[in-house]
Amino acid sequence: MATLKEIASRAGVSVYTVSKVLSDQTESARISAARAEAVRRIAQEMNFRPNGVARAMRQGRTLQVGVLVPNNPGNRFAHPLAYETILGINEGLQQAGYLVALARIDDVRRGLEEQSRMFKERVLDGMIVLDSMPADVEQRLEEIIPKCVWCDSNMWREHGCIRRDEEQAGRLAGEAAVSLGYRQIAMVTYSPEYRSHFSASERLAGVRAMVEPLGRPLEILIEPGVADMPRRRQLAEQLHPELIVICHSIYQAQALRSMGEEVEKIAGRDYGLICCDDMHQLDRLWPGLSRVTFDRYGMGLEAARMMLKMIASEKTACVSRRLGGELLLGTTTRARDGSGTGRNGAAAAPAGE
Amino acid sequence: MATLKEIASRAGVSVYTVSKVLSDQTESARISAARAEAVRRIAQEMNFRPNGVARAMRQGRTLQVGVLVPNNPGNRFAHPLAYETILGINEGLQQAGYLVALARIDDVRRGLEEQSRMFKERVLDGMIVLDSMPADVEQRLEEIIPKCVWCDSNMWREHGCIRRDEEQAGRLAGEAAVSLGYRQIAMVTYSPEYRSHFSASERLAGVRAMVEPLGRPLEILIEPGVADMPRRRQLAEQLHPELIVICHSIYQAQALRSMGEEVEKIAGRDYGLICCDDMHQLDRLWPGLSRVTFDRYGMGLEAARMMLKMIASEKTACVSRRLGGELLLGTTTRARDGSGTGRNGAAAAPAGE
DNA sequence: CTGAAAGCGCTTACAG
DNA sequence: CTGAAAGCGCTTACAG
Repeated sequence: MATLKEIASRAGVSVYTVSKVLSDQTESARISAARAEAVRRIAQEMNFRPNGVARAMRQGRTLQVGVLVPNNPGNRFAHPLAYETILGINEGLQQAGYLVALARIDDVRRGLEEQSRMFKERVLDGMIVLDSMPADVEQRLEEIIPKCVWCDSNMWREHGCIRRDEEQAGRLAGEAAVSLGYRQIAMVTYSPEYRSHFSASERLAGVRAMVEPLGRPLEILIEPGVADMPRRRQLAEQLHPELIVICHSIYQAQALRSMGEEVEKIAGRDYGLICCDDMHQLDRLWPGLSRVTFDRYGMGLEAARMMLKMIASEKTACVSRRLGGELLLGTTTRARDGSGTGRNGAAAAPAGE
Repeated sequence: MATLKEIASRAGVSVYTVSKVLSDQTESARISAARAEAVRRIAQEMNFRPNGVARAMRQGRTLQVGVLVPNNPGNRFAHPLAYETILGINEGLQQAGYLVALARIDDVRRGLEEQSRMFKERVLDGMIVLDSMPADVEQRLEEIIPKCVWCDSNMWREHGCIRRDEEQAGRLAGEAAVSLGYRQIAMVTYSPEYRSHFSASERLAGVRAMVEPLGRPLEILIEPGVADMPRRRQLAEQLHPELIVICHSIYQAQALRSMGEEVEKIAGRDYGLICCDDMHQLDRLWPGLSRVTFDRYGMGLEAARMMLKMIASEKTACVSRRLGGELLLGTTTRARDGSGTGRNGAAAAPAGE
């Protein structure tokens, strides 16, 4: 636990000199090369590592940014998609010298302050909020934390927000369903009371916009609960080759695939399946899934950049952004007779940025 | 940005009094209730939140713990299993008032210090290392960080380590494969040069221990690369109803499932599939997968507790732990004729702690 | 019961 | 070229 003071006394110089040398300001402080070298050697010998806390205190900034993820009480569910974003955020911040501190909070059962020291004390330069929080929590956050970036959140305004273009995702999936020539189109999503995240309504709206103007009805299917065997089976029995199911999320796509398998139905052969969302490594785990791609890691990286600009007070650089994806047709969809569309014929251009 | 000093001057008391009141030490400091109340009111009005950095500096502890996860250079892969553990760690530490700071490091291309401020400065009370690091990195970490807990890591010694009993996982899967009566048993794992994580050799050893003493050969299959279509197809073609494939990880189980589907084979009906590993929410996404369960969130929670004890210097309480799982038979395996085992007949007792 | 003051380990304006 | 000293915002031993 060496300190500048100890190094200074060993080297026979002042604390000032040590500080300047170790922070590479020898020229501006015009410290002789010989002295600088001696100081560096001693610091090295003493295995010196600066006390980040003292530095933060002096400089009035912590070089720490929080990442807030939501949690349902007592739920151990680890949302793998959130993790992709977190890693992107981490990459962008870590290389800029920032530490990323994680916090996971319950809905509103308890005050923020009781849940994490992040809210009780001042320890952050800013916070990236992932996913949506109840409106009153969002407001409280802005009072407590100096700079907030809203990532994949319901919060949307001119500055400081970044999200996927979810309506585009819905449109791309809906358009593909139509142009592949399926006679019947359904969508699996959450029941209305669980559609609080903006992606639920936007993806649905995007799908509707492509399907309904053509006079095709869109049937809405709700994912049955894990233990609701009768409804799971019933849903699986409905699947047939002229039906394409558009899944809101990859969770629902995976769940539907499993339900289908239980009655020996395979996506692509026995029904069409396309997903509005994407997950990294799907190219390894389920390469055949037709889907609208999205790079969540990249979104995290962008959120980190936005945070850094916000900390640097470059407000104009923090204009909110909406990120696009593109259609990827795999083996879970097939062109139907008379669709006039080849296997990958419905591929659309990536959305603009 | 109120400070104790400002509150003190407004309240007409000393900084000492404010500090004692706001840290709930009014009795020991014998501060009158009226004064205490006045101070609290003013602090509230000024929206006071203590400066965590100043507090940390004064107390000589940061109340921050790092979590280190490995990364392959340039790889965006978000390891969902690691995230489960991270959330468990976070739960245990957050409620004890600690902040969890994430760091992700490359192999050894660059020094630790260049990769995260966590290593360059002193900002942590301890670190939980997730997964395995190269041996020289592990050694360096112990020099740099005051207290380390090794979670799911190759590092194994009497104190400060926590991991799954991977050999037990292999044994449970192997035992099930045998007792279900499959005539042929294979295992999908990584090629030998990628078996550096201890789970690779331990799961394999566990499977072998149950299969080979019975005179049953264990065929080793290597997961083909994502783009290696011929080998993927070849592997899929080999699948048949008398063969059970034991998958090392859920990634390989998912990949195999997809390969099988491409040739219209369904696990359970057209081949047996059992996995040595588990993932949260598989009950929703793939409830039918036969597997050896494991609660990674719980492992993270335990790692957090171990860290807290280590910080409190309760060394005896930090004895290393090996956590068990149990067999769960779903629909991807079926009892073969003459196995003498019912559908769920091979269920084993949970392993000890 | 309460307060003035030291000190945690840095950085930097100021003075030689 | 270099150093003594102030100060960031807390906590707490010491003195009334």
